[in-house]
This record gives sequence, C-alpha cells and structure tokens, in this order.
Amino acid sequence: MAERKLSSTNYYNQAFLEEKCALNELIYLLSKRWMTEVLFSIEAGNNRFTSLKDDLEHISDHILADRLKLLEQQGLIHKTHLPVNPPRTEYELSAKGAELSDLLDGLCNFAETQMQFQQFTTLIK
Amino acid sequence: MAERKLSSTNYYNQAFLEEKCALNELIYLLSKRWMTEVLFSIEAGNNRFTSLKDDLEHISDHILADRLKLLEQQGLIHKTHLPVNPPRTEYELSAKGAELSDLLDGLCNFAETQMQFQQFTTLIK
DNA sequence: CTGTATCCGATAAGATACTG
DNA sequence: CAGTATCTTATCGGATACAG
Repeated sequence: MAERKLSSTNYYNQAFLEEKCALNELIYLLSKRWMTEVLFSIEAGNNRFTSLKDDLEHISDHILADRLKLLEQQGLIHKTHLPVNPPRTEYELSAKGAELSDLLDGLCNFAETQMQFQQFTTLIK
Repeated sequence: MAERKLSSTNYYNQAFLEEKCALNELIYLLSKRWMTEVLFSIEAGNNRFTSLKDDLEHISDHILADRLKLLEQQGLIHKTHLPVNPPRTEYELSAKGAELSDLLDGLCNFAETQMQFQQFTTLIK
C-alpha cells in the first residue's frame, strides 16, 4: 500500500500521537477497514485466505492480503505456508491476538449497549 | 467536515461493517485523529476549549471543534454554555464517557505492554 | 490458491481567513 | 473565547489486471 510522506503536518501529528501513547498506534491499526472482522473471522475458525474472503463477503483480495500482513507483523496472528501444490497457507490467532480479541469484545459490548449511532446504516436494505 | 457520498463501494462497505457490529462504528469514531486524546484531556480536567487546545499542543481549532461536536453527539461528554461575556463553554465527561475511558485504559495497557510498533515515531526528535 | 502491481476516486486532516 | 467557512493535500479503499 501507499507509502507515507515523511514531510507533512499530517505525518508529524500522527507520529506525535503515537509517541505520546501506544493506544493511538493500536487504534490506528484496528481502524483500518475490515481489520477487526478479519481478526474475529480467524478466531471463528476461518484459517484460509479463501475462507476468510468468503466469510467477509465484500472484502477485496488486495485489502485482505494487506490486513493479514499487518496482523502478522504485529504478532497478532501466525501464518503457516505449506509447500504443496496448489499453495496452501493457514492462519491462526496468537496468544496476543486472543488477548486483544477479548479486550475488543468488551469494547463491542459497550458499543452495542451504550451507543446509538446509526449514521451510515440508512442505506443498507 | 466533508459529507459522504452515498453511492460508492467505499461508503457501502463502511455501512455494511457498521450494520454488522457496532464495534466498527465505535472504532471508526475513536480512530479520528486526536479523538482519544481529547477524551482523556477532558477527563484530566481540561474543561475549556482553550485549555484543551493548549494541552493537546498541535491540534487545530477546526479539528478540536469537530471532535468535541462528535463526542457530544454520542453522549460521551456534556457541554455547558454560560451566557456571559466573553463567552464561556465548559466540557465534562458523561458517565458513558467515563466508562469508555476505562475500557480504553485497558486497551492502552495492552498496547503499551504487548505491542512493538514504532512505525511512525522515527521522525520525532 | 494466494497473493502483487498500478491506477483512481473518496475521505480525512490541516492551513488560512474570518466571526459573534 | 469559542468557534465556522473554504480550500488544498495526503492517505486510504477499491477496481482491474496479472503472477508464482
């Protein structure tokens, strides 16, 4: 995906916030579209690229590959390549990923019970 | 701030995800830059527009006003206008806001102890 | 099957100027 | 003091084509 431009207030402020508190880095990661859904889908047992893609319905190859890469880089999932033909790759949650998933469940419960958003859902039939 | 274009896969997918789980709406809200810092700064006792602006250092008027409006719309903070001259507005966390803040503390602790990011901080002197 | 490369539209953040 | 209006630029998500 696109590189970041190192000279810009935009970049500088992001760096400033991430320096200030790692929470900002974590939220930045999780806020990437489909990220939490990918995490939950792996937790639910979808351990292949294609099964994830089917489970998530509207995600593109490009984005799914990117999200898997980011999750792996952060040690939230483990990736196993099996040297067979056709190629086969399996994904699973790490202990760290499972811990994060639990924290997100808490947040999810808060969101479901305490918030009344409905900003973007009016379009869905 | 900018309006959303109702016809686009981009919009549709966001709506799809928010429909699927309110967590996606919450994270979308929290991921707006400075959002969590504004919340924490109000919690820390900065209850005026200017004191928030000073505390957060690099935030612009535009963005601070927008974040305060969003937090108020979601019932996470309360806003009080005092009809004096010069105008005086005070902000405080709601019970819901305090609850969210606690959940974020848990996430923050996870981020500080379990993650090793350091993606964007190399520029900061 | 599991991805990668390139291009483009949509959105968010920030700069600047201004106001009751 | 506490914002609002307008414009610009950076970044992200998605479409399409392609590859080992």
